Amino acid sequence: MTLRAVKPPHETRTRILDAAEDLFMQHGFEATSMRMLTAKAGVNLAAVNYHFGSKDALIEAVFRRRLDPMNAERLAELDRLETEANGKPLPPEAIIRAFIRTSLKMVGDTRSGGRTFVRLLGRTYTEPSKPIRALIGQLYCQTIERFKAAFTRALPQLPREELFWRMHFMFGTLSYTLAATDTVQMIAGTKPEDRHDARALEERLVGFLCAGLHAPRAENTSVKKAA
Amino acid sequence: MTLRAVKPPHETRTRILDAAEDLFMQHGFEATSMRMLTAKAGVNLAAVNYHFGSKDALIEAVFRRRLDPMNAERLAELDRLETEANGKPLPPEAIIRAFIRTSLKMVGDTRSGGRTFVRLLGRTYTEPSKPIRALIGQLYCQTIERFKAAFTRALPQLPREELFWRMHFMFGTLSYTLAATDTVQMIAGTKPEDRHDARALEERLVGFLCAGLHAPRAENTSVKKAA
DNA sequence: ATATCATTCAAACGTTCGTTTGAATCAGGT
DNA sequence: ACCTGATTCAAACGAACGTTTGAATGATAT
Repeated sequence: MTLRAVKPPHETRTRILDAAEDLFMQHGFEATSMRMLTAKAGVNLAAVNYHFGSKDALIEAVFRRRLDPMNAERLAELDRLETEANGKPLPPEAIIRAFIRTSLKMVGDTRSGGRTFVRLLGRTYTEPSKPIRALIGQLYCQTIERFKAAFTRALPQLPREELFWRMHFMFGTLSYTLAATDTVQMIAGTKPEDRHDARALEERLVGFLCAGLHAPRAENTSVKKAA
Repeated sequence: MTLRAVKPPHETRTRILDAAEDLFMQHGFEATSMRMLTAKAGVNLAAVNYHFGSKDALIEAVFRRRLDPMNAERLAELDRLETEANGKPLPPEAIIRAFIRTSLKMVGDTRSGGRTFVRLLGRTYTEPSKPIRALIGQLYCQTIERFKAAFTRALPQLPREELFWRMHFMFGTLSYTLAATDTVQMIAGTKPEDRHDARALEERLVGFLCAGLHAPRAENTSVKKAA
């Protein structure tokens, strides 16, 4: 009777999460209704409330599914680098790469939806909804603290306040780049296939971020001649 | 009978625009209902449709009210610099300042809502809704083209593709900084009063952006020792 | 004073939202 | 074969949404 073949144990949950990820990215949380969501997933309208409890709980599940492994990967990479360095501070570039590589790897993942997710994630950093911002903050704060510590050790001569601002700027650049919409593409004039090339994007980003992080201090921000 | 004193000609329109600006910033477009909006503005529920036609038209009016003068100011400043320079290309730092100063001036404007608006604007760059992105793109595209041209003239030796990416990164940093939420503040650990100081923020931003724009090219992005 | 026009108002419109319900269907253990 | 617990289903729930309506009110000009 049913259209589906043999049904794996968590088929329905997964189909809902995949559909939600895509629709949230395309239209946002509020503009995505349960009806279009369940229609796209090919499940009954009541399935979301049965499996997740509510729409809000579904939103949280969408982020946890990807973000928990992403954060674990970042922290593992940082651990690896630090044990390798044997107590010495890491080069700032290595810290930057440890953070952004996880995101950029997913930019290239068009098959299993990773690319969709990082675009959603990039947008959510500036999401107005209080509970959603709180969720993101909570999911990230441990990771941020670890990277803050690593940068502080790597750049002891940079005043903490200046460092925090520059970390803030770096997150902004990354988040905006991940969120990048078609509009932005048009403005920037980049070719579409370019954005799929995670390796090239990493080099562009690392170059920009490293230079920004190492910018000369304050008052006399003189204009250097371009390379 | 009415609570208000003598009523200036466009009082109601202005009250609606002010309330909309604030609520759109706090909760987003979809999550802001006509009922809470008109309640905050102290006007009748039907007033929005009477004065603006629809909720979507109101959104457009909110952006036009601030963005048109902002763009005009930016272009005027660029014109001024270019006539002053007498045909010579401008220093990139001056171009950057011409663009961001208009935004940052409004960050300090807590009284007449400019600060509220730039936060709203920062968020809207990554807004999922297609019509809203189209509106922003349309309102901005002339300005962007002029600044693209200025940067291209200022940095002729930088490949256009690389320049566009770096402009993209710079917009990201600015937009994220403007949108900055309490969550971000918490993460960055900056003191609240700091964000009101437009002058200090401009120096921080310009330092970061200039360095990023002048980053050494590609393949060998070696780690320089911090200043 | 009266006619005119713009604006405000309370009430209602039809639609869509997230969620709930209770019966139908399915798989696995005994 | 039958019971059991998990899952799916069609249908309905009340609430909130953006918008419309037509009468009441305000100010202005004749």
